[in-house]
Amino acid sequence: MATLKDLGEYLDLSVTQVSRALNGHSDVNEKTRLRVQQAAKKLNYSPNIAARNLVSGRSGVMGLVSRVPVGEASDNYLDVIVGLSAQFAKRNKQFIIHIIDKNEDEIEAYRKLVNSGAIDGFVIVEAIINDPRIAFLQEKSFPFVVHGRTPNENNFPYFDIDNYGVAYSLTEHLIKLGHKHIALINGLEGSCYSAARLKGYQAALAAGRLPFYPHLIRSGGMYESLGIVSTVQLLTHTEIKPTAIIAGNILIARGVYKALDALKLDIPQHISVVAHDDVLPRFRASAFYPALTVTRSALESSWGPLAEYLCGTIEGVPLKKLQQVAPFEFMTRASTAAVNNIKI
Amino acid sequence: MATLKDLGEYLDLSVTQVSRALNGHSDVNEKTRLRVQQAAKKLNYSPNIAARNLVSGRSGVMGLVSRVPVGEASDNYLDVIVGLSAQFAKRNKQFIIHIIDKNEDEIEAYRKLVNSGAIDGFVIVEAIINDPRIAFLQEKSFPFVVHGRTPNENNFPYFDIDNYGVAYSLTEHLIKLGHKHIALINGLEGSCYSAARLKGYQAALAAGRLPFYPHLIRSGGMYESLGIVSTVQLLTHTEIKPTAIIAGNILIARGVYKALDALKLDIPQHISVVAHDDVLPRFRASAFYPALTVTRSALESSWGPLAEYLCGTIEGVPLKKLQQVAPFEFMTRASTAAVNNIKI
DNA sequence: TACAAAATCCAAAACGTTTCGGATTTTGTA
DNA sequence: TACAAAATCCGAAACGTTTTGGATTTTGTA
Repeated sequence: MATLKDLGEYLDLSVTQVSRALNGHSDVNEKTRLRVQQAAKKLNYSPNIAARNLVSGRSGVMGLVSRVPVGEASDNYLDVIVGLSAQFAKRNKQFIIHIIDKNEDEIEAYRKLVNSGAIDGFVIVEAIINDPRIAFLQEKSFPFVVHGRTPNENNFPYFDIDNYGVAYSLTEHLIKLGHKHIALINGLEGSCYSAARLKGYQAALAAGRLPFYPHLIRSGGMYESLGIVSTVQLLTHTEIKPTAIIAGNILIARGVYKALDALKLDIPQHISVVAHDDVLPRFRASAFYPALTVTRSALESSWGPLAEYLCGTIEGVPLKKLQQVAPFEFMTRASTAAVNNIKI
Repeated sequence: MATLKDLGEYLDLSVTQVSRALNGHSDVNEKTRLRVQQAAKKLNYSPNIAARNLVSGRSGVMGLVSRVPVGEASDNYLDVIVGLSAQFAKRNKQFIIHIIDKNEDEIEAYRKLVNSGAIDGFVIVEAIINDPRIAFLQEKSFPFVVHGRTPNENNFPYFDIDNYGVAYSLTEHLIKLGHKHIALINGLEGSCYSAARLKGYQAALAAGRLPFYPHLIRSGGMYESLGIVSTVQLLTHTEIKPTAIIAGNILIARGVYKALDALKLDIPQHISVVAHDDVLPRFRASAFYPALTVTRSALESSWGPLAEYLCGTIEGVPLKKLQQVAPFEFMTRASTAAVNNIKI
């Protein structure tokens, strides 16, 4: 493996100049730079990462800490890993996942990794309210980026979608169709995005001068099973039955469809259904009949910004450039209709 | 972050001795070693990995190269990643996955990674006959370990299960029950394990003095869909209909069960079914009715040896200690019966 | 006690890169 | 041409570790 020294000897240049030429510094003659670049290619030079890391004091490794994903939770976990991995690779960073045991303390795992110096920064997914991971890393002033954001001040890099807007739009859409009992099958209680969606939902209700029924809110892991269970529960409630259901994602929506089918209720004649579509490759909204009305925002498009922002943080890019709330589209399709008064 | 130099000054020792004390060299007084270790803990010392890598000439990173997993293929891919990641973490190695694009050349990706010096060794999964990855890495004499092994000479580290034996046992079991038309729904053609299983199947047929019907062999990605399609095809063949089916794994078996149900054929009254069970956490053999007769060998138990063997290769452990063919269990359950003569 | 052997220690070099501070050369201007 | 400014270059230090080759101290034996 050729080194800078080899190149220097070959070109009769100092190691310094070779290094600076390759790294695009300004104080090197363009002709020289060209010669160096050609020589580098010819001698198949590739910088020694360990040496570079040693002087930079960084490791070039980005990490994601998570527990072993089990059951339904693992369904889209792979997409996260693959997506982030590809994006970091593009930026010449390594990306590792650190799996922690069931009964291992999460913060302790972060502490170890931070102390080891093996990792330059973390990606935090599934942020929760008052997230201890964020608190810990902020206290250590260690670089990280968050997928999502908190209801509090967010003085850290993040990429998020407009969850408030998503819920507001879906609710508003249903209200305009005359629905007064609108159920929300939300994500895990305590998660930031669920909180944001609940707020959006409540705001739309308030704007439509509709009362808020806590009973119409369901929460849990965003999987098919939650959709099934919640739908059945909502529709067996004796007093307030929803005439419309907002599903937190496509998996939940699938559960809702299955349950409604089992309950012999038609969409949208008996019940309207809407959802948010993360455009998960393996769970397509197009598979729904009747076609599902959704807000749409591809989860896949978050990996690029997340990687970018984390690298940016480490390189000292100002915070304002490392925060983004991505928009969403509204796709009106066939799963919603004006409310009717069929007793169900 | 404390360095060796800090420790040396604190203890009034040379950097050399501190290093040797911590690394367990013999020429350091036990009392000194103790002092050093205590000081290291007290000053929260943790070795700088970049510096260590620089002098060792290694990166401490193990890699897995793969294409973006799509569709059914992604189902157990996560288990591979998580399993290997955890095992390497246990050995203080980093583990990264390198995702390559649809139209990117695989060997070229390996070449780049090898040249970059960013990676110490590779894990190769899904080995195929005359695998170009193995050929490339062997030619470069670059460390790697293979999940599986080839039909040729295997002068490299590997961990495999006894695929020949699996197929032989399953086939023999069915032959003993009087079956003469035994179908094999195998993995991808060209893959090493499929080839081994085919050989085991044929050997058992030969031992039972039964003819080999190529029509009874099906191949493909080992997913439910293959099981469904193959079963229907096998049973709509006009001449030779199998009275028993060997499914390559649990997913295929699930497809077989579904297809047989759809075809209104009973297990084992009309058809016997056996399978190999990799003990995938999300696809349990216990979910089958009637209970499925299987050979069993947990895929999960391969990640440890694979990580161990790859680390061993790099450290120069002799090859004999880096090769293993794991055994399997035979579990006779309710999905097999003596052949009968019901015309189907 | 004397001397060899064993035990314990250390200074310096090496890994390959980046960067600091300054040196040298070229260019521009009067 | 003379001199300042700009452009281009370089030596040396630094990052933190391991290892080499030898120095020093302690122990064992006669």
